[in-house]
Amino acid sequence: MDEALEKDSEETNRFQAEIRLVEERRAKLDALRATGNAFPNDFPREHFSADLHNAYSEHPNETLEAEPMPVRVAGRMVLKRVMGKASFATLQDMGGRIQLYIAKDVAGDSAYDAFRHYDLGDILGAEGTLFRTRTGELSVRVTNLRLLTKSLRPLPEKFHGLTDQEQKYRQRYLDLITNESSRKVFIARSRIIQAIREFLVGHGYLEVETPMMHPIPGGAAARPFITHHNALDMQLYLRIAPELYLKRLVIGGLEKVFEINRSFRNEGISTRHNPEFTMLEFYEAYRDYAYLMDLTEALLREVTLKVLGATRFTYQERELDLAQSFERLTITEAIRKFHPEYTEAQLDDRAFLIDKLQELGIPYKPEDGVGGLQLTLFDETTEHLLFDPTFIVDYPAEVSPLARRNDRNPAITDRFELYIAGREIANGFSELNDPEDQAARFLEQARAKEAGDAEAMHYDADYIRALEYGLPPTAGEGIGIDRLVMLLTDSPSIRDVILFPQLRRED
RNA sequence: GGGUCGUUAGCUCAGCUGGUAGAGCAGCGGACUCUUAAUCCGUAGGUCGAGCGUUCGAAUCGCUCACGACCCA
Repeated sequence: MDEALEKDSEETNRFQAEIRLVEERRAKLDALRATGNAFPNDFPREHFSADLHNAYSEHPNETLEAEPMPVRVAGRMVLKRVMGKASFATLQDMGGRIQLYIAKDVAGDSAYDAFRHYDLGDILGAEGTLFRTRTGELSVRVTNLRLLTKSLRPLPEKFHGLTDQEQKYRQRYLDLITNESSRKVFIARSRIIQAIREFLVGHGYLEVETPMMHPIPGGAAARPFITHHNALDMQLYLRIAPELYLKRLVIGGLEKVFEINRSFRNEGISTRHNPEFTMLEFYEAYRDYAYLMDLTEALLREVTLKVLGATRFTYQERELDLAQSFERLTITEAIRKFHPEYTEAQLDDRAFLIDKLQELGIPYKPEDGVGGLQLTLFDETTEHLLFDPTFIVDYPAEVSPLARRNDRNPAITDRFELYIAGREIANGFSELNDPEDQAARFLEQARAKEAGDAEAMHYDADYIRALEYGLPPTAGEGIGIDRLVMLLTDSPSIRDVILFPQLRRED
């Protein structure tokens, strides 16, 4: 037996176990096919459950019965309580759930008998009038009930829902059907992105789309995915950042632009990293990094307020409040805040830093200067402790090849990173617009790449040519949307905020 | 890449120091005209992630592998 055949037969075996349950439902579908169109599409839904609950929350049953309100609802049947001559079912639609009351003497004998054989998971359309049950639950007294889509596979357990993490990720639709908390996370994600758009558009920014397939990967230090275009017979890279294209647009006179979309990095997968992730980048001419820090605080406050209704929230049982202004510390100030045993002089001493890193067993690049070593020490000892929002400023030029040098100290750049809950959320800087300095820094990167640094940047001659036309003084920033969503939805893993996270293939 | 934990019915989970596999939900049959995870009676459902080993005997012990979760790099 060849390998493919063997795999197919294993596949078949795997499904055979389920066939017993599926075949009962398939028989019902066959019966439907025999009597007419089993997959009708002629039931326009007129009411969402959430709208009905909102509109009639104050109406007692007497009012509802006095002036019958006809409704048409549709959704997936997630609960079913059958009795002899009157039953209840719960339909779930995008906004929530609504109860149906199906009484034999109202719906009719044949509709009632058909309903008895509907399965959990079936998609139903119901017509009827609103009323309130004895326990006060708003319900639809069904006059007409139709099966719109037969569900052939049994749903996860109705009470516990789907809990197996792997299955939640691989079959996200089941997670969304059965777990309201999961549904809420992705609704919040959509609202967060919407609120960011509204903020930036409100501030006069133009939303743009730049290529995701790059002939030269640039704008970040990361390993790219490589692909190939057949007609052009050309190697292309999935973008690791949109930065260099967005700055080309500022050169072109689009002075305030932003893009929210995917970037791709061919690196490890963890609770904080997915190979494809969503980033916001925005650029504004005639502004600097200090302006960006203020803007970032305003943006995060407004988005959080819009989505959560407050600036205060908890992340993994610790309270955060974005209303207060964010602390701003240099790298060494931040290290000393959490490790007061180090003196300022020690942290400026290359030999001391190397000793410390070795003592702590932290890998470092021996060719790094003081700035690079400080940053390595910071990453390993301090970053994860920055729970309250904190801007870290004064990044060394050697690790910031696209950022403008500081006027007083050319070894550092006008750059910041924002940390919240121990994670990097944003990275922004005054842009390097000196084409000769940029060319020199690309050369340095290219040399590092040659020396074996897989994350070092390429020399991008096309970008240098663009810079030579003149990039106005500009400030630019990237915000990791997935990490922001994690923060605002109290999610511990990036996989909980990405609908279909990357997983190993299923064999 | 390293460590820890997990994988048992469609789903949620029991199964102790090795002795022929169990519950609830879902399903199927029956009763029931205001239920809320409806209830009650009956019934069917398994290559215990895969492979190798130890043993008279393995879901259980050992090794390898696959997949996942968490922590670390």
